[in-house]
Amino acid sequence: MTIKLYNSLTRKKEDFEPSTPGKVTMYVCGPTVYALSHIGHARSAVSFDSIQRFLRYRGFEVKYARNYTDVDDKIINKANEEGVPPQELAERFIKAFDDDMAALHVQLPDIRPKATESIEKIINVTGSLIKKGAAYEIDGDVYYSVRSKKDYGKLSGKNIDDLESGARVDVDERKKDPLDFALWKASKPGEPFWESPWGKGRPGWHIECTAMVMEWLGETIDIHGGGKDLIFPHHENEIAQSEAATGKAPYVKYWLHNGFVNIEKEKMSKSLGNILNIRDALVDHTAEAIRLFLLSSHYRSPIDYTRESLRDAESAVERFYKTVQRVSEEFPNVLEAEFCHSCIQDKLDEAFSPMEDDFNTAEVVGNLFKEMTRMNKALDEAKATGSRKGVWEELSYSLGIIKEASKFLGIFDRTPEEYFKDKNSRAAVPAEEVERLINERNEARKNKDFARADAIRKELLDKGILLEDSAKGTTWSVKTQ
RNA sequence: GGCGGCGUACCCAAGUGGCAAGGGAGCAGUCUGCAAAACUGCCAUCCAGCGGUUCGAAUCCGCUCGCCGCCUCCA
Repeated sequence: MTIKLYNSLTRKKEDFEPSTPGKVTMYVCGPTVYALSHIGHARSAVSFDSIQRFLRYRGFEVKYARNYTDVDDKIINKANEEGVPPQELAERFIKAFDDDMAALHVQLPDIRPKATESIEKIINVTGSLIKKGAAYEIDGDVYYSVRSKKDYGKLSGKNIDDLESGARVDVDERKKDPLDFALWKASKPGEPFWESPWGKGRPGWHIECTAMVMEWLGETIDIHGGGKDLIFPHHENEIAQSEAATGKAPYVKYWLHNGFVNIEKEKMSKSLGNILNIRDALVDHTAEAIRLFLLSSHYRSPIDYTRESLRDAESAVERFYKTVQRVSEEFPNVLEAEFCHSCIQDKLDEAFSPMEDDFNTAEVVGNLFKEMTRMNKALDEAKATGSRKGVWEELSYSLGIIKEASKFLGIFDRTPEEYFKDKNSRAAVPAEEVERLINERNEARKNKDFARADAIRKELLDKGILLEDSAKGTTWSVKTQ
């Protein structure tokens, strides 16, 4: 089956045919490292993580790069505020970003270039653009001339004249055209700088991605991803300067852009003060619930982060682990056995086919939940009839499908013990205290003092802890809220 | 103003020409000291509205209404 994907450049769904059959070069815009990463960064990272995982799952040899923008005005400003060197600040937030990504089970890209490590390439590309007449130098700044490229605007569907009538661009009299953008900026005193043919300076924003792509992946690549907001001006400019520099088009064969995460129907923004950092989200929710929430809608759609949506996701994750728990109690050897891959090839193809249609993770998730219902039904049936005939295979097949899907979705890949330990670590009451109260309550139950027993249960429930009695004893868990 | 997108049950969300996936909530049943949890079952003759194309449309086309994003170095 051919993979189809929506290409922002053509605004159409296209068959995916990498320029070298079987091999994929893929670049995704990473964070500017001057603050903690938020849930929007998580969405981009998780979306492209599942995409690159799926391409590998389908047998492509993938070379995947995601950069860190570690030199930028915002970094410099923040560093000055804190009185630390910009590079030190950047390194700190690179570490924080890596930690957040690891927590979300985002695989490490093959290559993680930093802008500051490609300065030489940036200078070379900038120089060649000047030589070709596509860029010009003024007082140590170098600008790209948008009028020099006749198809400027092809990604965002804009044309230069329309943009200028919008007139929201900085008016810099020195520039030939208000839309011309900086490739190289002369450094001001106290700013980090590198020596260049145009004096001491530092790179502009857009040029770094071009340089890193060329340095690590090649002059043209198969897939380039990022948030929707990057379409203009960032990716538009990247195309212009890259194609002008190499004379090769298209610079990127397939452009993929993920949608935004809103918070309670509002755009996340500094001014609204509703930025949700990844690590704050992880205080209340398991990484798996966050990941499921992100993968439960299509990567290009906007999604709304609310308390309810995360609670729903957490309940759904729990449904999976409860089902596995049930299987392990009633048919323990199913979990240990290796499932028969070839027996379920058809089922796998069917369950995963939505991924081939522009990476529709949401539909695959739906298919996995069908498997869970199937397993529970089989278990019920076995219990009711006393016959275990065929049940083992049924369970093994369903679990096999989920296990395979977890390879590219990055969810449902733990044991129930690991999941519940993770979830219960959020308890508001120390575990020893809970255990003590459970014992006290069981004493009361033994003495038929149900009033006392119920009072203890109520007390814990008010603190978000749920007690469940079963034949094997009383267990507790953090209530999903 | 220019460009792009969206509108599917109580909520979230797939489906883009052939009888409307899935999750959450709700209700019922099983279970239980009572519960809770879990599981099972039920839950849109209908896809913002109006026209059109078609044997057949939530899916294609046109118009209307409503919402959102980008055009500010915000993923």
